[in-house]
Amino acid sequence: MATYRKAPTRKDVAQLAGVSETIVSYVLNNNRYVAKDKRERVLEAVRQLQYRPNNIARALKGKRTNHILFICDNISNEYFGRLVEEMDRISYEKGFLISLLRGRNDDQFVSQVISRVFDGIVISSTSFEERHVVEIINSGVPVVLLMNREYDSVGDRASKIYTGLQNGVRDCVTLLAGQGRKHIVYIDRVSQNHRYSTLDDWRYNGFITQMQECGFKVTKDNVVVGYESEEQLYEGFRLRLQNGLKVDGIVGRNDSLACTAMTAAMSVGLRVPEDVAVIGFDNSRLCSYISPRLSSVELNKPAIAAEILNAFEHMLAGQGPVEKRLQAQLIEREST
Amino acid sequence: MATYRKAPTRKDVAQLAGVSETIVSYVLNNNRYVAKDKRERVLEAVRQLQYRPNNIARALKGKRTNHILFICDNISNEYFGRLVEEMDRISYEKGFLISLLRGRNDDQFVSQVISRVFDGIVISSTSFEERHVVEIINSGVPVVLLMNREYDSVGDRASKIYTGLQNGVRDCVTLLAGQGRKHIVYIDRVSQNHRYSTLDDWRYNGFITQMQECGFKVTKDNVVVGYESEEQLYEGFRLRLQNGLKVDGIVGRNDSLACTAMTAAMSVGLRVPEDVAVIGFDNSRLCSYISPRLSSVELNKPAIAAEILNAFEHMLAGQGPVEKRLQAQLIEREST
DNA sequence: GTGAAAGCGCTAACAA
DNA sequence: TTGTTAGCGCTTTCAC
Repeated sequence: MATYRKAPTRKDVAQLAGVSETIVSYVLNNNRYVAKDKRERVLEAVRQLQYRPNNIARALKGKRTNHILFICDNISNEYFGRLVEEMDRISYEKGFLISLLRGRNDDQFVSQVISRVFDGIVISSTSFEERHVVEIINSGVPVVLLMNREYDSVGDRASKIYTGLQNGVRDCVTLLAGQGRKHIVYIDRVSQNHRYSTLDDWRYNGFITQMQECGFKVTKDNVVVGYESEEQLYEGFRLRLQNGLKVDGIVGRNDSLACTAMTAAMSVGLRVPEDVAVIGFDNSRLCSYISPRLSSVELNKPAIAAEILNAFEHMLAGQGPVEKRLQAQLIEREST
Repeated sequence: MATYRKAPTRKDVAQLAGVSETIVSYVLNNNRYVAKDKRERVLEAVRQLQYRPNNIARALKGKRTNHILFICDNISNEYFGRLVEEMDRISYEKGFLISLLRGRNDDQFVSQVISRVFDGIVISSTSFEERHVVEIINSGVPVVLLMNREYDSVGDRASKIYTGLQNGVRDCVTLLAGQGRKHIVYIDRVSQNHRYSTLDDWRYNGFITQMQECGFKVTKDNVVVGYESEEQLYEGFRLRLQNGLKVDGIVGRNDSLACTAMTAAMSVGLRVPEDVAVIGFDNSRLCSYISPRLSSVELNKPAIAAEILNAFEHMLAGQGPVEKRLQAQLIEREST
């Protein structure tokens, strides 16, 4: 518990109110009729002692914790914050707390998360290993997966929400191709431990697929990958452009990467959107601040949030996991 | 508990290993000598069942939860994400989980947070009411306050960390004044429920104080306040500029607000930094993306993170709260 | 070396 | 209407 001083318990309340502990429970949970005077004495004692029922003890008895955990790769990414905000907006009145946690790729992390006991866990991660996801599911906690990528062995043991990444990235390629762009590149994520996208990643996969459908041959030159940081990406991409890499369209895995690539392109004299068009993902505040303002794929955060919570409701009611497919929307601004 | 399926308990492990439950505890906590063969059988059973001790039950017995909660106003703010990342980096190996939660200004929120039982709670909020802070402290959980503002009634019952806001904002004013700027404005926060800064807010306070020290008379015109959203701020500030408000220096409460104000200023033909210089707070990624690149006050996130964790260590060891004052650093870029 | 048993704060079935 | 009691999963004392 690690409380620093002793918190009052139900016993203290019962004593002060001169009733049995059960009565206190009944009053607080409001699930039994209790004589009016006793009820009032209990409530008064609660007030006086500033008593709050210990959620952890209730959870031990099989009740809800009212706490949902959102695990992501990058907690300082605006997108996750906004999504959690949406979830919070919807579920707060129902009494839920939703907290955001950065995922770690090891067993200690998994153990900690499982053993802390949440009502539900949402996982939106590209780098979190599938075996860890499975371990969490196996622990019995309801899991909602944001399908940034495909999983082999999860099956229908978790809810799955497709956020629209796939149609989003396809729309990007289609738009650029429709403008007659011939040298479209995809900016993959930066990663300090060299975990780059594979074909089970929906953005990457969608890009490759749609490029081919639009009649392009996809080569190494169409995927900008391998950098450890955005600074490295900036320098590296810049160098490649200077060395003659032809690019007239850029699709960034997120807005930040798109911006970095755009900045690099402009720094070697390319005009946006005349020489090169740029599109990001997430439609973050950044898009409107920079110049030229960035076109971006907007994932429908309110819908995603609602579907996540809906999935948990289903699962907590014992109705099993759900699967849902949402659409993303390309928002055009000055960069295309 | 709301587990969706039944998680294995210590009892299951004991049965499978053919030992008593106590032995399982001894092995897992590593606090008693256990015969080698039994120890091995236990570990094997743990592996087989994928058993994870229930942290919540341990917490009930007075042990740590290994979970620290960070409460902020705005979870999609890059600053908090980065700060929590820093904390995570330092404390992860010690076994701590740090999750980020948006604060709500009501009693239900306070109750939820208290009753969920954390080892420590960090509060960095400008709008979270002091009485709620006090309630949390009263519950007995160790609290670390990031002193964005002053509190009247907390005293030394919580650790306090001054992040450098005050010297930061003073440095801004000094710099602008030193450039001969005469019409410096402070961009206060936007708020949907009209909770704007008062003099107990260190940024606001520091601005007013330093303006006066620099010999300026501070009027309504020096504080841009009262907007509900950044869009409103943009339109409102723009209008005021068009209507003749004189501004040659802008200090934004954070980078985002500074950017919005800067964009508004540029949209009415003001040149940055020639006609108007702009400084933000937080030194976020945004600063380097926009043009002109934004000068900003960098709070020393690694130091803040370290001090927060250090404070918890103190408090958890029963050594009482600590107080620490850190310095912020003004980073100059193209906007000044 | 090991295990029985008490108890953390709470819920709810059961009895009165 | 109320109280007694068992038990959630765990730690730890105490006795063997």
